[in-house]
Amino acid sequence: MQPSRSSNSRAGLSSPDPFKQIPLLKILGERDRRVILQELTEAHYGRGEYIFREGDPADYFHIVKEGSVKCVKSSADGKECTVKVLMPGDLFCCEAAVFDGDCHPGTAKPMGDVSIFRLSKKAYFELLRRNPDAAIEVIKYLGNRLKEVQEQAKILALDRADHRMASLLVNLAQRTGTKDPQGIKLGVRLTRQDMADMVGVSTETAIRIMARFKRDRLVAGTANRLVIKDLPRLRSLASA
Amino acid sequence: MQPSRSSNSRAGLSSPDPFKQIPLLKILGERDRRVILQELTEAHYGRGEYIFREGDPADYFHIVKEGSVKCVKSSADGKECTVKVLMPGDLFCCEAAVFDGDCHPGTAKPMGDVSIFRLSKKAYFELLRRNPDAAIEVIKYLGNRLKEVQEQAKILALDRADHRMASLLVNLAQRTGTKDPQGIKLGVRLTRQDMADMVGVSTETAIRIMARFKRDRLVAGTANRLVIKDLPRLRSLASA
DNA sequence: CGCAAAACATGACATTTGTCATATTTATTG
DNA sequence: CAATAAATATGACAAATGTCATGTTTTGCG
Repeated sequence: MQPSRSSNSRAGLSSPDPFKQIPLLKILGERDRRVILQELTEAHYGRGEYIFREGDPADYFHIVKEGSVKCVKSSADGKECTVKVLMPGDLFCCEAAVFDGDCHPGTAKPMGDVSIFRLSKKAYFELLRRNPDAAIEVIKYLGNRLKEVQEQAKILALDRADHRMASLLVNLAQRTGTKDPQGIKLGVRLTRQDMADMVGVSTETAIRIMARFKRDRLVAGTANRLVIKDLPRLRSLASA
Repeated sequence: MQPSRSSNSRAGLSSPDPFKQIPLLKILGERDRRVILQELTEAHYGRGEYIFREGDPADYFHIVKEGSVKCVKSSADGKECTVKVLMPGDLFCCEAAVFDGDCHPGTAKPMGDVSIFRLSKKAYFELLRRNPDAAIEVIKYLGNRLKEVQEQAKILALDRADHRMASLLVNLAQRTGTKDPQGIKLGVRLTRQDMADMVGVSTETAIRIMARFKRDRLVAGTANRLVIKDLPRLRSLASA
């Protein structure tokens, strides 16, 4: 999966210092930084493209630099489910990349324009072997991710559609929201269908629930500008 | 959470060589083994006890030595969900243990008699820092776990109750099953309620679905002796 | 072995959610 | 700025699942 209308480049060229923004890279010493800078490439993707697809061979370790990325999985009958929305700083394929001959268990799609750092499997592996602190950083990251998905699985297993939607909104408000005169504006474009795919309901159900939330003045707006108007009440709905 | 009717001991005493069975320990050199052996303790738990509870401070890294362990999370209204069944060799709290002052996000319950190796947070951390291969082993393990839960989340989000049940049975057959004249016997005691908690349905629904599977000769038996009679057909049901 | 508890079973009914059909509104793009 | 596609909306109905009540069978244990 090469990015089609996008430029690849040495990371150092297009971005002055990738080591500032990313926790995993921030901890590296001078020597490791020089090595990594040689190996790290940056790629750009736009809507409708794929970063990789379910089943593709996993040859690179990735880091989100800018924009957000959707990780989706699909079932035999064509339905889709969004497992995770990755934000800047998020790592992906930490794991697949260290297994020989493993394939991507899901598809990565950009949500809007994104740029991604990539590191070859080999360089990634050597980084981890030579730098225990980097490995521990990855362990921490994966541990957090694991905790997150387990929480998500719990919600999917136990909560009703409206609670799941409320949880999603609370979560996104915390992770991507910015203050706004009207409330908290979400930092990702999110259609009702996107939301539906994230909480495992039909698009119609997501629309109906959002309509109710709107009537109750918990949220406002649609995909391009989605605003949380009453976070506390959404939060209590989520955990009721 | 101390084990009540159980004995703690230096690992070396009650089990001749913990390094044989566990991938993470198998890769260690002589020196690390000696250090770890000093630090590793073994604890035993029985049904009805807790290894730890949701919210307890996470001070140890754990490895399942014998038996199986249920990781459960519960929601505000008392409903429970089983996030994972750990088997011998499984690691847990790889992650919480490296964060300062973090708490367990779920409860760990023995399913029958189990024995558990424990390593203090400090010793675990030092092991990882000194031994990059161990850290990589943990990364691999966490990566696999992450992949697993994401698959589980997908199933919870997209599949109907009977498909989810079929997936569960296929999964357990692969992971714990042993050949048997009647089919594949599961290696864990599993009531309908246990299954219900694993796939996010009510106990009655689990019972009804199992009754149907039984009529269709896909499975046989109940909790104490659950046998998979037609794995291929269950598998195709799971992914239909 | 017999008793109590746990597990399994089943029906009736309520609730939740999905599906399909059809508008209406809002974005996007040439 | 049209025109075209995407997103939002809503109703009617069907399907899936939960809930509650009650009964039977199996298991564990003194």
